[in-house]
Amino acid sequence: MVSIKDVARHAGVAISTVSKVLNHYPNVSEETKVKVNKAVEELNFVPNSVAAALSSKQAGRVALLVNLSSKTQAIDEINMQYIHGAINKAMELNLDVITLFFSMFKNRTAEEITRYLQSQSITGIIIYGLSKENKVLQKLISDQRFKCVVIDAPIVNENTSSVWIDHRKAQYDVAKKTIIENNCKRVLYISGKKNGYVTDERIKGMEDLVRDMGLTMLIRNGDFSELQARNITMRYGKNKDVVVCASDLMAIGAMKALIEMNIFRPVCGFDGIILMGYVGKQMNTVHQDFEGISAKAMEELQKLMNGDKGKNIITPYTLERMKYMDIIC
Amino acid sequence: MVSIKDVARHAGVAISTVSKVLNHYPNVSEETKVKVNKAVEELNFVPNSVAAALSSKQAGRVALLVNLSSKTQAIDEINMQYIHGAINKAMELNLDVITLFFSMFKNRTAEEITRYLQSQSITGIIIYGLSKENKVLQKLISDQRFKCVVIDAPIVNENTSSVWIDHRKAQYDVAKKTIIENNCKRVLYISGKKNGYVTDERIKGMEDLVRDMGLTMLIRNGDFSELQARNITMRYGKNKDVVVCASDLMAIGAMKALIEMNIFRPVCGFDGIILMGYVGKQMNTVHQDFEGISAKAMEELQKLMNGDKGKNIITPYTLERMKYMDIIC
DNA sequence: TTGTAGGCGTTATCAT
DNA sequence: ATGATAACGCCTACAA
Repeated sequence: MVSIKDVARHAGVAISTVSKVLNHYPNVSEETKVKVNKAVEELNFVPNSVAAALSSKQAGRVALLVNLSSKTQAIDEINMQYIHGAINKAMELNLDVITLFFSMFKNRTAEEITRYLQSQSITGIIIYGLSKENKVLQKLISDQRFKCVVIDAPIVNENTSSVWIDHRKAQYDVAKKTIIENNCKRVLYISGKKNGYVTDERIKGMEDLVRDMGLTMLIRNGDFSELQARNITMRYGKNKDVVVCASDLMAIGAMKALIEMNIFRPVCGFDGIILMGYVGKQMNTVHQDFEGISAKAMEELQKLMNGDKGKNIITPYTLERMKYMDIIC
Repeated sequence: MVSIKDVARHAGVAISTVSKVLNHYPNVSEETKVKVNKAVEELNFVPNSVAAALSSKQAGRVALLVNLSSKTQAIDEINMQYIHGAINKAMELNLDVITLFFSMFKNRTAEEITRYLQSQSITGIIIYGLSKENKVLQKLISDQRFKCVVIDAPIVNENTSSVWIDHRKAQYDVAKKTIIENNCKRVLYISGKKNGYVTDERIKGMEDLVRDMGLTMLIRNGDFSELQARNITMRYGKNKDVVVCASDLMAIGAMKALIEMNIFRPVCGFDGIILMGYVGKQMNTVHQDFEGISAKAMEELQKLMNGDKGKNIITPYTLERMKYMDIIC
């Protein structure tokens, strides 16, 4: 394997000079820059990132913490896009990434996780799917031993940024659109996981809408479960004009129930997953660019690792109408 | 961060002694083992894997090469399970893992990829979704610079193992079951991607079956595309008794077509993805344990990295009948 | 059985 | 502007 030493020799300069050129340090003459770069080219030198990580504490490797809930493989689509977006961006930014799952840290304390991450020379982490109940990861964040970006949770401190869409407004918008299109008054709202950060925001959005439009609303907790949404719809759907769901999966459950009950009610979902296409009906939903969000998070993490302060970042969303033929390709 | 040096000091021994204990070297007295382990406990020492990787070439980091085809997000489920299975097992085996996507290496030569992997101190790779056309990765494998495990491709050499189910037999079995249950004679077989390793095996399985049962068969290339399967079914389905598909996704396309044509034909798929449940019909399919396969691959990779020779590994499969209520949970 | 010392490929701090 | 040289944390002959 060709190392920086070989490059130095080949270019006729010192190792440290090569390093300076590679890392764009100031105080290097144009002439030696050219020499070094030429040597790099000729030898096909690629710096060893492991050595770099060991040597400099600030090089910084990144860990992705993904919450894979085994029950709903359907949303693997979302996690996959998160991972893909993050890793691609990381490669672009020259950051090393390892992917980890929540399940690996079951029954571990924040300290144990911290030590593990440190043993991997991790300095920055991105957390996907954090729930309010996960005290361990919350502690990890508040300890601030790592630079941290959290997706879909309102946690910001000196070393922590949050990235998410405006769920309150998005829920408001998609429900409003559906309700106006179908001229509804009585809303059945099937919310997400209890005490979820996102769940609460979306409920607020619905409350805003109910107030603004003078609607009535029944809220039931669907726990992001298709089955629960189905049962709730079976039970309450008949006397409502519209079923608004906090996720596409639940929207599918609701729609299946309505079909079985043989009544029509407009349904809207949230997330814009491809799976929606397979239910065979049209539905309004909020489309999130998961890859883009994740890439954005990686950019933000790099900024944090370069000394920026944590901040709250809101990304855009769009309303979509998905149907079978949009998907098939 | 507590290092091996601290442990050595705390235990009153030399650094190298600690290292020997940690790596289970022979010729260490029981007494010092206890001393060292006690120190490790008390200091909560976790060895730094980055330093270990840099120091010893044989520690070995692993790269996962995942083929994410943007068209069929539906099968993210499969890739996610692959990744999850591999990373979990790697953690268990104390191997470091990085995840990479085919797309990152577009327009790169095998040499460039090799250099990149070496720059990451990668010594072993697992490849998911390799196609016959991917000459670059094939060269990477045949160069044998890395220990390598390939999923679903028949490539074995000194440093390369392959892991897959017996696709030929699986295709035979699932089709036979469906055909017997429905007493069919004329088969429409919608195959997968042309020149795919797996595709060819499955076609052989169908040919075996046709011979054994005295059937007639029309084979059409569906390219793993739901839309193509749909079109093929529209065109040829009417005059056949059964539609056998080389993937669940295509089975869904075929079934949607049949529903639209308002005729009934039994359909069977392949893979056992959860998505099957959403189509609202029952279907026979081959269930693969993707997590298990991937974990197996990681184990095999470790063996290769420890000096074993490459070999061909066949993993089990099961036949399943999936329907809506099986999935919803 | 235990300890010493050199090396893995970089980065960073000094001199020069 | 450039070059020695000491870390970084660990592994591993080799010496004791």
